[in-house]
Amino acid sequence: MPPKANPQSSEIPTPKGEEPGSPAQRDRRKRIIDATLALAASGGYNAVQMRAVADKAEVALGTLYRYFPSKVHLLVAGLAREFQQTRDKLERTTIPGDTPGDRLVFVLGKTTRALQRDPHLTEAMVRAFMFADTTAAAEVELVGGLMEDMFATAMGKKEPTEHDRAIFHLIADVWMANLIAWVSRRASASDVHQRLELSVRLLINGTSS
Amino acid sequence: MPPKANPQSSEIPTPKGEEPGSPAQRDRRKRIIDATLALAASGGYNAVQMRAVADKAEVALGTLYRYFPSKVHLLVAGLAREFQQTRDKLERTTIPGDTPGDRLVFVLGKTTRALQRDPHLTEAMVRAFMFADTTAAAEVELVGGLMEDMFATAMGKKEPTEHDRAIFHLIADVWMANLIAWVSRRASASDVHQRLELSVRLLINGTSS
DNA sequence: CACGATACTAGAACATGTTATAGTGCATGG
DNA sequence: CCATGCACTATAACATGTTCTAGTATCGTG
Repeated sequence: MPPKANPQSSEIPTPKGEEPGSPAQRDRRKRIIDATLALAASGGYNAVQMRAVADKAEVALGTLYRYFPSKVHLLVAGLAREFQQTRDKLERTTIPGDTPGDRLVFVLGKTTRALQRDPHLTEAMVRAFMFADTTAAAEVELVGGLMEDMFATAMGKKEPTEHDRAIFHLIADVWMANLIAWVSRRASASDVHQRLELSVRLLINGTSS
Repeated sequence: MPPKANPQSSEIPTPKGEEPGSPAQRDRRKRIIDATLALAASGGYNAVQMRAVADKAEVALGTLYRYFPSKVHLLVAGLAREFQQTRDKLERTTIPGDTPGDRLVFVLGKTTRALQRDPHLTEAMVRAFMFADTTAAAEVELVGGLMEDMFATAMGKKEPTEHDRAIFHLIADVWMANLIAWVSRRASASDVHQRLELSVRLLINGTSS
């Protein structure tokens, strides 16, 4: 009796709800992302070299590629893990601010400052995110979903409308574009903050005053 | 008698107003960008291989690197040339639309459709633009300036205020982010169009209806 | 337990961006 | 005219992402 439909063999898809694989595999995956983020934090995108990641994670190069088919996948998965943490923390916090817009600005500001505290790490993750090609589209969308979650949480919208989500998307675009500008030294931290605030004012509050 | 200040030797900076170098050099530079864009159009980012560019432009690899210090510089310079053309054409055209916002939407839509007619070329240029690191910041800013010019022209603002420019910047961010999403098949052409329209409505017109 | 499949390892091999080397031609100032 | 310096050429070398190969280990299943 062949199993009805279980085409998961030899594939390691992105974990959606449940963690896939044996405990040893989950551990390897964790070690790999740990190694990736450690290298990224120390020297940015260029320091994340596949051989170095494999060494530090104590897996063979081939194994690394079995888990993550490219450097970009790896770094975007790292960004996803970071954002998951951020989102989960957010969901357990009370966010200050009088209006939903204020709360969103608060969350954006706080998260941005946290990212800016680790410039190399941020550079590595954000550049990979932006550079991602079609083969990493799923991972990038995952991150997009996390940003949406964060914004929805910030604004206290448990079930955002289609219009809400469209706005979140725009804000995410502006956010990432400004982070890229910041990591390539085309924008200062205060530029980034001001632009985020302006976007939220115009996109959420609908006032330009 | 040393020349007062002419540190241009052995440097080939981005041409600002006037074209630098001998005619032969200007010709080489043109051939290089032509070759780059041709390869990009045929196979996208991956097809723009430095040896292939050098061959097609009939220069030695070392010469290619003397003109453009990296693949990203090369492709961003290509994008700059394309946008220069677009901007110049715009400045000679009458743009339809009842309001500045309408005209901006028109220009964004038209330019986006033009880019989408050459998916590989767009993929190559936009991914390089997003991936650019600090060493290519100047080239990226050049492109940013061209986008500002285009938007200002579209809206008939010959001398935009600081606030105008801030808004242009946000729209450019949204535009580029959506192009990236489009080239990596995370957004359809109509997604892109709708988001651009929404951004302009909210950022320029200040109405969400 | 024994077997077969799948996963892992070590290492080589390959692809392509980038840098370095040696030689050639050409233009420019003396 | 000549010497000097610079740009260009051809080519090799190097760095790192990615793929491939052969052997070994591990895991689930009859």
